[in-house]
Amino acid sequence: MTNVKQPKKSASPASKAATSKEMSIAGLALHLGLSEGTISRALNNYPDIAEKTRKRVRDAADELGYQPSSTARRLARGVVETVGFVLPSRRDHLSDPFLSEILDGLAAELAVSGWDLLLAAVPDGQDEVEVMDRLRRSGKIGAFAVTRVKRSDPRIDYLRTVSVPFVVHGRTEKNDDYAWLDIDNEKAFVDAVNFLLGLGHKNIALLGGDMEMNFAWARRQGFIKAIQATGMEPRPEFIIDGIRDGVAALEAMATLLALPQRPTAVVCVTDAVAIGAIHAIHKAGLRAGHDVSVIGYDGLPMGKATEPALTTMAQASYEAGREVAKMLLSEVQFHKSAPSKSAPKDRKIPQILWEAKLTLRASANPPANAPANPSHREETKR
Amino acid sequence: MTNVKQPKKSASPASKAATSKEMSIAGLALHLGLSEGTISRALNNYPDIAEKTRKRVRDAADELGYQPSSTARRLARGVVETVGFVLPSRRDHLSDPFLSEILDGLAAELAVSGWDLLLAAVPDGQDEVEVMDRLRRSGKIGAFAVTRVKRSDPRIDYLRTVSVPFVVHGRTEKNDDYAWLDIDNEKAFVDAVNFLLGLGHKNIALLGGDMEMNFAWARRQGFIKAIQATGMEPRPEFIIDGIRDGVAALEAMATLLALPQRPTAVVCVTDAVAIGAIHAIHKAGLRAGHDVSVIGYDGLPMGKATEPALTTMAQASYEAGREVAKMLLSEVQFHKSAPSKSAPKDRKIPQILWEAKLTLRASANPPANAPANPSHREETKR
DNA sequence: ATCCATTCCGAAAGCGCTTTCGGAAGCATT
DNA sequence: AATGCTTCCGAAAGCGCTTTCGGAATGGAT
Repeated sequence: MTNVKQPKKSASPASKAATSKEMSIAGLALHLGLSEGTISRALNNYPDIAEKTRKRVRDAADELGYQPSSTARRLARGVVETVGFVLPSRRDHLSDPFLSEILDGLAAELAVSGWDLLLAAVPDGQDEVEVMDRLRRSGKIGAFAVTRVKRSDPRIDYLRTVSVPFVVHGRTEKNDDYAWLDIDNEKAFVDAVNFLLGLGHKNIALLGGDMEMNFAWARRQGFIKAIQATGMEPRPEFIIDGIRDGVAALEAMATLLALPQRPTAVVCVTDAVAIGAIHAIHKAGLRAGHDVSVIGYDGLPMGKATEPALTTMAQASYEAGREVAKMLLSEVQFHKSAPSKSAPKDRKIPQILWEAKLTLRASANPPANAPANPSHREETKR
Repeated sequence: MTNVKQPKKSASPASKAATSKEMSIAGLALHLGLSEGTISRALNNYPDIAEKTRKRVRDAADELGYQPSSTARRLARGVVETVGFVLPSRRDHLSDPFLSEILDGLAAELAVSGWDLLLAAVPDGQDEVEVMDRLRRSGKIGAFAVTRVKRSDPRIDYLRTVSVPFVVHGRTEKNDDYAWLDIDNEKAFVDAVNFLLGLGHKNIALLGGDMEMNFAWARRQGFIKAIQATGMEPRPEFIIDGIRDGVAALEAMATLLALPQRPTAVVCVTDAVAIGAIHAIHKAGLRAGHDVSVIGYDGLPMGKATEPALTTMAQASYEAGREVAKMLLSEVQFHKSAPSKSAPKDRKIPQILWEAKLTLRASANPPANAPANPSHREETKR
């Protein structure tokens, strides 16, 4: 007698009608007159299975629509084909188009390997790290992806202590002994400013982002560096930090325009901010790209639909997402072979630095003739 | 001797350093001198566990940081606390801010119950339904959420055949015998048009969306209905369909403006389209909200940062996501008690219809040469 | 002191798959 | 024909948790 278990009748409430007709490895084994172990090894390409048997199993498997239960597999194997991503706790962050692009790329690339992306939000009263910890211990995920990293980021501190593969898009200010893919934010803003300088601009302002964020910080550094390279110092009133969205940008830009000497160009931490700036310029009765040049960062498709179309430092977020996915997969591979801290030596940690590309459109041009402010316009105040 | 298994030494390669120090139910049992079964029942509030034992177990559990493995639980129990969401296969869809809001709300509400959101992309060569099927059979998910539904949608046809709890945001044109939450799109556009008519507009155009999408179709229906209610017929040249983003909107709006008699107002299928329209109007040297009024749909925050600020039909996408999550949870509950088709009778399928709210901002006003008095211009509060 | 109810917990059988181990055939070598 | 290898597969022990079942202990009633 062979050891083939009958697919269990639904005696326990757990196996209800829904699952009872699903083909399991036991069913397949029964069907083929083979043992479950053989089926499993055949399907997982073990070398000790005769080629003809393997084929027989495979054929039967996809004829009967057999799909191994990832749950059972995980339990037996210890890994799940799922990468976890915990959403920034600040609500509204997901509508950050940049984040969407990354996630999109991530999910797409993971999908080709049969992996999935698990999104977890942070409920009130918890922080990101707690959620990550729950996820990790629940066994739902096999790796983490993280993005939007702060200059000093507790999530990464956490990940470095536990033993889970992870890769981050962006990086912390120091301690970057982990796998990351980042854009050279500093260089991007150096390039942006240099471009503007080359156009003849002398009064360049910055609409900077949240300075806790490393990308925003780096872009600001680039801005300052490029100005200083000309032998000048950036003018403090030309730098406004902490702008996170279009609405804030509207206000900040208005402030800039109300300055006794207003800037002839402004570089913005993101496209969303840049678009807000453009609207503010219109609102002030000026023309963006003429009276004030605007440069954004991100390369969002939306930038093509503004008037004037937005000149921007484009980063390939979607592709970055895909690349991160690939890195993730290879990290997982590595972790599997190197149990924990055993072989931390001879291996270069994968770290990739991409560059943003200056994308010329209509919103940045040489300064108009009159750099001085055509005396006071009050309508910027409200 | 008690039946407490020793937490297994990492003999098999599956349990590597990473997991070996994790507290399992076996460890807890050992620690407390109780059986695994007792621990489990205590933690899951079985009535046959003494209150003091329960407390003892609970305390030990969270002192030792015990977190049941969701994988093992799923295997034993037959459900996973994860809802699946397959991303629209068209790339770029995730950057649809509406989608992001929904997902954000979904994830947030699920999180409070310890559930997570599994995002799956559709790899080339597969379609949505195939991916859903893989997900379902892999046992990774316990329910589905779907959105952006078409007038006739194969995903929903699929879900109606298999026995997995699901709820959809939006609905198909017919066969709506499933749980859904939708916004009354038709009414929203009736309202929008009526508002414009009340302002004195006679020449109102529509920038419509993808007519395969039910929401776009319904909005168009509302538009037409409202015009017809005045005894007139909508002018064909005033209706442009198939606009999916700001870029397309730019062009379409330009076409509208080039008409011998151009519209004095345009209602747009989404805010993104509306914003494109505003830019097109500027580009043509006209003033949005003056020469041409614009109304959008969505109520995106971004609409506050445009010039002029966007009048729009606001739908509470984030809240909708949360509501869908709640419905999902209760669907799961129901499915658990009613194995499959057994009790399809006495139960009203949860179906919720919300309304979009007209949000007044600056982009819609009486037509330039008309005397009608501008109504109140404050934003509606929710 | 005896008997019946309760109360509370341990034992054990899964859930569906993976992986190690050993052994039965099959084949070639002496 | 006996021995030694290979090749290929079955057996079985998990992975960590849930849930049914039965029985020991407890308490109350007679």
